[in-house]
Amino acid sequence: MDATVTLKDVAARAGVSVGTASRVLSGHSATSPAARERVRAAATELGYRMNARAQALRSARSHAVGLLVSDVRNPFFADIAHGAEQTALASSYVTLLANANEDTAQQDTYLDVFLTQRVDGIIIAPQGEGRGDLRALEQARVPLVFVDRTVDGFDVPSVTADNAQGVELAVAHLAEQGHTRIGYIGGPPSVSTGRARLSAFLESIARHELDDDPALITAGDFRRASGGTAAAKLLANHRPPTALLAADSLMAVGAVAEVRRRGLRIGEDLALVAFDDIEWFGELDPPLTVVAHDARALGATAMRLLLDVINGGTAESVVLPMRLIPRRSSSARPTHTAAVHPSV
Amino acid sequence: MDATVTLKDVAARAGVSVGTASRVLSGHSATSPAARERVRAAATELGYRMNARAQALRSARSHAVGLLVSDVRNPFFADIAHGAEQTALASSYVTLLANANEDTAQQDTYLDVFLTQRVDGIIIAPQGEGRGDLRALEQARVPLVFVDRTVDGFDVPSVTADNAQGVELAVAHLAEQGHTRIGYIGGPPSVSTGRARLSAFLESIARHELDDDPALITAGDFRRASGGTAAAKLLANHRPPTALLAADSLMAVGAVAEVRRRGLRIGEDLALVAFDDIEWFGELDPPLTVVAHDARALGATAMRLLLDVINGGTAESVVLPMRLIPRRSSSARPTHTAAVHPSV
DNA sequence: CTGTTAGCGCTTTCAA
DNA sequence: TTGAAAGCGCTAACAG
Repeated sequence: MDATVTLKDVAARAGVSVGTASRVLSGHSATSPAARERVRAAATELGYRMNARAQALRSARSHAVGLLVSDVRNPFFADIAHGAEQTALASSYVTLLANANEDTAQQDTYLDVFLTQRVDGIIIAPQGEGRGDLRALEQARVPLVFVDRTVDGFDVPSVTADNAQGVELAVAHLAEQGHTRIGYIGGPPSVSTGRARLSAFLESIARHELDDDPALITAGDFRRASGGTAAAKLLANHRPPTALLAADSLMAVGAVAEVRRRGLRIGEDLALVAFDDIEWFGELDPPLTVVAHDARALGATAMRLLLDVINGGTAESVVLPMRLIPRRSSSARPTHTAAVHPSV
Repeated sequence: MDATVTLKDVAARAGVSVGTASRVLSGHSATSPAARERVRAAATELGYRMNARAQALRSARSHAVGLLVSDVRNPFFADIAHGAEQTALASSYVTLLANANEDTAQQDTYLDVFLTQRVDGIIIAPQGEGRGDLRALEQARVPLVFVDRTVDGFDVPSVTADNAQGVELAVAHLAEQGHTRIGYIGGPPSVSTGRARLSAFLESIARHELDDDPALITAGDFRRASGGTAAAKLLANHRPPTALLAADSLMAVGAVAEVRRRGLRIGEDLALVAFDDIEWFGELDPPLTVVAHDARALGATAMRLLLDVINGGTAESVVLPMRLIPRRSSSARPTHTAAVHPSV
């Protein structure tokens, strides 16, 4: 019952050597049924619990993986974490969850922690240019997988969403309803998803022959406040957009608040589509149309890749599809809008 | 640059013994300036990174703590986790974050993992009756702190919110506006906060001499769907409540959806107050009045207590105050309501 | 102030 | 199939 029961105690109680006890408990080598039974019994009676640290030290396998997300409080990353964690647990791996807080310095701090803790592998939603400790990881040859985001110049397996497809779905949806001036609220260029979605947007706009007025393009930082600022800027235009596309859920929330503050009704005066589906987006009034990826699947898949790499396999990058979930926020028609704020 | 640089390598390069190298790098004992400089130099040149597992094995101190929350995807717990994690990091402790998923079996699984990993201490938002591995923890004498919730019969320091005060604030607020029939959407009796809030509600109702009709009391499970079910039940009453009090944010969201589904307008036909402030509650339409606790402070305080206990101190339980944040959802007056659905 | 020497709890040869 | 023994990388006496 005491927590400090050691393998030696178990061996003594079972009347075998520590070697045998180890072999029985790890089940790797052959052991006699008699020994097996007595060791097992002794272990239970004593309430033996293996010391994972000693085992890791000796066997150079910690059975722990690090997961570094950009922001735990962002529901999208919480879902990724959940998916990854459950997958790891199923293979009896422990997940060390860390939060970079959208801050490159903290990202480096935690990568350092991971390395010091000698985790068996790392999953990261990276940010920045990939200087600093990200390079150290590569040199340390720790199994690494990128999730949601990537960093140029790193040959690392990744699990990402099909951003181009997602943007195209959104733009096509809006174009179908007659919108030609779509205001874009993008992410920071320092993050791969920010870049990918922007260039996809430009392509989609061209493909559908919509207005490519540069004044319709803004960029935020994937936080709520920046969505408000961007929306304000877009709506202040002398020819404001009739629809908004936000590259991230939190910025979409900020934009919704700003639009409302200006007395405009989303879904009626202005159409809005957001990236990332969040459980409660359907509860907003009006419910938000989104381009959704399955965050949990992103996390689970990333963990699966990582475990593959850890076990000596090779992992191929995976791109998961996105899908459009049309809800009321995008039901506004451009004509409608024009009538409401003719030239604001 | 290689990840497998060992202390021995550093010592060799610096021309000192491993003992001295260890002393310099851990900074615990006195060392000569000369040795210090050369060891430090050697460590940097070699890219030495301490092996935390070996250190933990030898010194019986892992510098890792376990944090077990009931549901990572609940923003409330995400905030707690964030607060705890940042506090731990400041004292250079690593946080192992685990997710019980509101499931007692998974709670036990992770407690087991924590014990096996030999963490220095554990923070948990517990559930259930405290059988199973929770008892094992006590016997293992691992420093333990409860956060948000407690379990009867455990003499463990805790950081909780002042539930009684919170409920009283909410009830007083609604009573002030003339409401006498408040429908209560409570949590599960298996969780301490569920029990505490319910009994506080009954007391507040009595204190303000409001209607104590038992049909006004319902219970959910702290998940969204149950809030909808509970609201449906309350509104189906032949004398429906004119105000709703939800003991948890997710259930509140469910209730909002259900109320809206029935064609009633929150803030006009029906007042609503919810527990737990969530960043986006202000963005719902109408914005939700809440009884808020500072989740981040809960987490940070819990971690502070835990670190105290780990360092041999004694920790006193802390009860943090709640505060009412009045917003539009609670502006409905009872007369108003009666007019809208006279006897539904 | 520093080198030497035992281990921490476990796995893994190597013989028997 | 098993015991004995040698470490994994580090810290903590103990002498000097």
